[in-house]
Amino acid sequence: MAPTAPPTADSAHPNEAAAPAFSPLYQQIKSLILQALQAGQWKPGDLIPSEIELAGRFRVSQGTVRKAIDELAAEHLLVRRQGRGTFVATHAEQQVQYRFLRLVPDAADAASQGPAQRSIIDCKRLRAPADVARTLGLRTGDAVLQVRRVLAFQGVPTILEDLWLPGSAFKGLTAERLAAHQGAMYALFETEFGVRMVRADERLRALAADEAAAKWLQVSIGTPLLSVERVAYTYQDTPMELRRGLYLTDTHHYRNSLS
Amino acid sequence: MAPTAPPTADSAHPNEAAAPAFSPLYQQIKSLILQALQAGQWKPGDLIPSEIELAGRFRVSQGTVRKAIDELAAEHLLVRRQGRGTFVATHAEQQVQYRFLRLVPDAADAASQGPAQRSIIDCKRLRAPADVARTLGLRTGDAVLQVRRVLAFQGVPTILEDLWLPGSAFKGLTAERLAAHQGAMYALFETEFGVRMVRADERLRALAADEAAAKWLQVSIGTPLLSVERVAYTYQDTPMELRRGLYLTDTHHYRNSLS
DNA sequence: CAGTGGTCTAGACCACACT
DNA sequence: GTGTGGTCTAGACCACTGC
Repeated sequence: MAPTAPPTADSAHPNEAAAPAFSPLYQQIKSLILQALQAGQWKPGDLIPSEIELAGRFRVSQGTVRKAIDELAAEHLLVRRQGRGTFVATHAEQQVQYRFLRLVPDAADAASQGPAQRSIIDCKRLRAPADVARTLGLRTGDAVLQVRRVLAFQGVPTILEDLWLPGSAFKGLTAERLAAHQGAMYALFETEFGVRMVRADERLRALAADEAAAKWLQVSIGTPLLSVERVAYTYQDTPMELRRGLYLTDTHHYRNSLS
Repeated sequence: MAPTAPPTADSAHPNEAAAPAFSPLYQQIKSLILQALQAGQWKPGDLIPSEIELAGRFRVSQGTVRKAIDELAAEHLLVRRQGRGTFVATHAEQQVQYRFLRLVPDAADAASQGPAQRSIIDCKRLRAPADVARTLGLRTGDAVLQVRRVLAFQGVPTILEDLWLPGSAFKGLTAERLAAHQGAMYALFETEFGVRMVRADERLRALAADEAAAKWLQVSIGTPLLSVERVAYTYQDTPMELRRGLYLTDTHHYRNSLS
C-alpha cells in the first residue's frame, strides 16, 4: 500500500508497468487483483485466472501470486476451491442468507428455525439528513434511498431496521423489487446493482423502545432493545449502506467471537 | 488436527516420532508448538527458538515452520518481530489493558480518557451453580471463585460485572491481590497463575436494570443495559472464565467489526 | 486424463535489530 | 557483523475436480 521505494526496485524483479506502488511484490499483485475486482473486470461468482496464468501475466512466481490470493481469500474477497480454481466471493447463489446478521436464537439446536419473514414497511427517496450524509460520504441533501422493514422469526417480529443507501448507486430500486426478491438484500445489491458489501462496522447499545419501535415489534414502550448501527463498505472502504436496527433479545442474542 | 493418514506418511517426509497426528506437515509442527505452549515450556513473553532452529529440530524446511508460525501468529498466540525473533504473546507488559473489552466512548477522539477506576465489590469462594459449572466444564458443586466489580470511566460507573473462575486453577486469589494489581485482570492471571486467555465468545442482549444493577451503576431501575455474557478460553479451547457484564451505554458503545 | 489449488523443499537475497 | 524474520524464486509432488 505505502508507495515506499526501497533500492530493491526493478533490478531484481520486473515490476509491472501499471503497478503504482512499490514494497512487497505480493502486495502489488494484491493491489492489481483488487483493482480488477473494483473495476468489475471479474464479477462475483466468476472464476478468475489460475495462479500459474496470473504468475505469467504479472511476471512473478506462482508463490508470490499465491501469497496475494491467500490474503484476499482471508478477507473473503476470493474463495479458493481445490481442483476447481479461485472464484470471486459472492452473496448470490449459496444460501448464506445473512452476511452480517449476528442475531441467533437462544436455543442453539434450532438451526433450522426457518427463514425470516421479511416485510417492507416503507421505501422512499429523500434528501440525505446531515448525519446520514456524513457516514455515507455524501453531501447533505444528496438523494438517498430509505428503507424500513421488519424481520420476524416464526411469526414473532424481532428486528425493526431502517437503512439508507446512496441514491446514485441504487437507481430503480423500489419496494416491489425488494419484496419480490426472495434472497437476502445483499445478494440483490450484488446481482442488480453490482454493489458488493465487503466489510462492516457496528456500534451496539441498549435503549428503550419508543412508540414506533413498540408498535412494529409489538412490545410495550420502554422495553429494552438492542440497537445496532451498521455501516457497510464496498471495495476500497467506500461506505455504501447505513443501517439502524432494533433487535428484540427475548429469545435471541447477538453472538460475537473475540480473538 | 485430524489423524487422517494418507499414503503420504513418512516415505517422503521424516515425521517426527512424537507427532501424534498426520496430515499437512506444517499442521503437525503447529501442534507441536501448541503443545509446548500449553505445557508451559515457553511462557508468555518468552523468545522461542528461531525458525531455522525449529526447522532443524523438527527435520523440516524453514518454510514449513514458517507456515506453522504464521497461523499461530494470526491467532495471536505468537508475535513475530523482524530482526528480533518470535515471542509468545502476552497480556503482561504492553499496555493493551483490556484484551476483550469492546466498549468505547462515543467521542472517538477521547482516546486517552484515562484508565478505568476499578473497584472490587466482592470476591468469594463458593460451590458452582449448575449453569456456571456447565459452561466452565466443572461439576456442579465444584469450588469456584466469584468476583464482582464495577468499572468507572471518569468517575461514572459504567460496567458492573460478575465473573467466575475455576477454584482449582486460581488458588490463593483474593480481593487484596486483585485490588493491588494495577494492570488488567488477564495480565494477573498470566503472571500469577500461568493462565493465558486466548479466545472468547460473547452473547449480547438488552435488558432492564434490576435493583442491584441500578444501585451499583447509579441509574434507575428499568434503565436499558447491555448485557454481555462472555466465556473466555485458554489453550486447547478450555473454558476458564465466565463473565456476566452489564454495560451502561449512554456515553459508550460496543464496537464490532464484521468481515 | 489434464488442470487446479495445496504442500514442501532449498536456496537466494533483503530489512531490521542488537552488539 | 551476525542473526532474525520477510520476500521471492523454481521446481517437485500430492489431492481434488471434471472431462
